[in-house]
Amino acid sequence: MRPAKISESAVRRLSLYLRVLDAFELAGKTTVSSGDLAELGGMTPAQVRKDLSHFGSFGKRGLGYPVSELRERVTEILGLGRRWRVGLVGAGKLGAALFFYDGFRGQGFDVVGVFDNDPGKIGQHWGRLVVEDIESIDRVVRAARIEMGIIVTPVISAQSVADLLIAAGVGAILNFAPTRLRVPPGITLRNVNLEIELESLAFALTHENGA
Amino acid sequence: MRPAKISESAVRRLSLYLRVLDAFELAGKTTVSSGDLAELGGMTPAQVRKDLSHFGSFGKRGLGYPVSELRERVTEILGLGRRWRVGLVGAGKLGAALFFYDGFRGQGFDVVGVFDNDPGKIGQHWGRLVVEDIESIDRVVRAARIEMGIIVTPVISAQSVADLLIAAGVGAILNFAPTRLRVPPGITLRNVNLEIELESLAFALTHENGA
DNA sequence: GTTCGTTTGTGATTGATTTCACAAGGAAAG
DNA sequence: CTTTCCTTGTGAAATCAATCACAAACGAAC
Repeated sequence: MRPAKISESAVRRLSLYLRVLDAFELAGKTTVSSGDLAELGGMTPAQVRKDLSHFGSFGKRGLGYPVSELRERVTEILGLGRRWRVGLVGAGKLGAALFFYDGFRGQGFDVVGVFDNDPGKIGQHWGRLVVEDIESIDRVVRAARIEMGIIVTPVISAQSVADLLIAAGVGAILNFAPTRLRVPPGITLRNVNLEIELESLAFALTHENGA
Repeated sequence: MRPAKISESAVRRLSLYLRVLDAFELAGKTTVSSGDLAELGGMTPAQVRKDLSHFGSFGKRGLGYPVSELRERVTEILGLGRRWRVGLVGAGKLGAALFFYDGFRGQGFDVVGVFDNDPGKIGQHWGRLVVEDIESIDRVVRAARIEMGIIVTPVISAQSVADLLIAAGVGAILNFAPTRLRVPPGITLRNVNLEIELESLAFALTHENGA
């Protein structure tokens, strides 16, 4: 039930299954086969079954998986059976876009702290929150029991912000700054690097056909 | 020189090498070893050498790689020796954040078309551009010879926008809508799904220690 | 010009992930 | 109750990616 080691990509597929299951539940289906899940999720039936089998056996042979129950189980596995408190560092345009995006709240993530080091931004009201000074990260993260950090600062500040968040007890960081952050063992780091994404498109277009 | 098949992850590492090389060039170094690149890029020396060897042999044994020349070669390999014309669909907060982000221009990507279907947004001036109706995608993409699309629309519109872009000749799409797009063979698709990133953090925090 | 220390390039190896293929389980029909 | 038709769960096999380890190449020193 608590498996040895699940690959990063398998975990990401679980998130996809969850969305497909939502769609099936909305459509009123009560059971789905691994083939159904694979079809809409864009992978193979065998992979769906293998992924799910790491966490137990939820399906009935000959019939498939019960939509509602599987959705609950995957939600639980992903750690989405509760709400998460998130701190957002960087109150620029991208920070604002993320803050006001509803999708996070819908999935259980509440941004309960916003930070910047620009005196022009500190003190601004964002929804019910006030933008705090980066200097206050330690205090606010502890007071609000913030568990995850999102870094949307320029490259130059990213590492020091990460250090501050970690010192204050944050255990996981989502980094949008296009730089490699160093974090101690035990801290989970994921990077979203938009430049790399575009560059990978450029590579694909350049090499797809002798062009 | 034109290798058979390069893994997606190897291409992404090339982007990282490019950034590390920039840093070394700025610092005035003329040569770097695979060890140096690995140190700052966060991978192993062997991997650096293997990645680079797919495209030729750029280094000198006993000495390392010439920074400036290697930077040029990697730039060329990634297809960044030219500028790319990009269309941005979705003029919401996230679209605006991406549009006004300087990093893309710096890497050779010019957003030369912005689209939305909200009458309140169509006609707005963004920098030198005017936000166009989604209905005009076909005309504008052809006229401006747009090569890549970035989709930052709600889920509901994402697939139809992708279809429009592809029909107009776009060969690569970067999709931010949290849904799976279907694209024909030959079209390159990359997804950035922020919900999945957060969920993978939640999974990590939930499973890291019996907590 | 020989030796020494360094670093590349790469075949071989190991490791991880995906796919295959099939036995076993279950529902349904007669 | 037996047969038929599906679909799961999972070892085995195949594919793909990362790491190892070492011969070959080069510069520097003397």
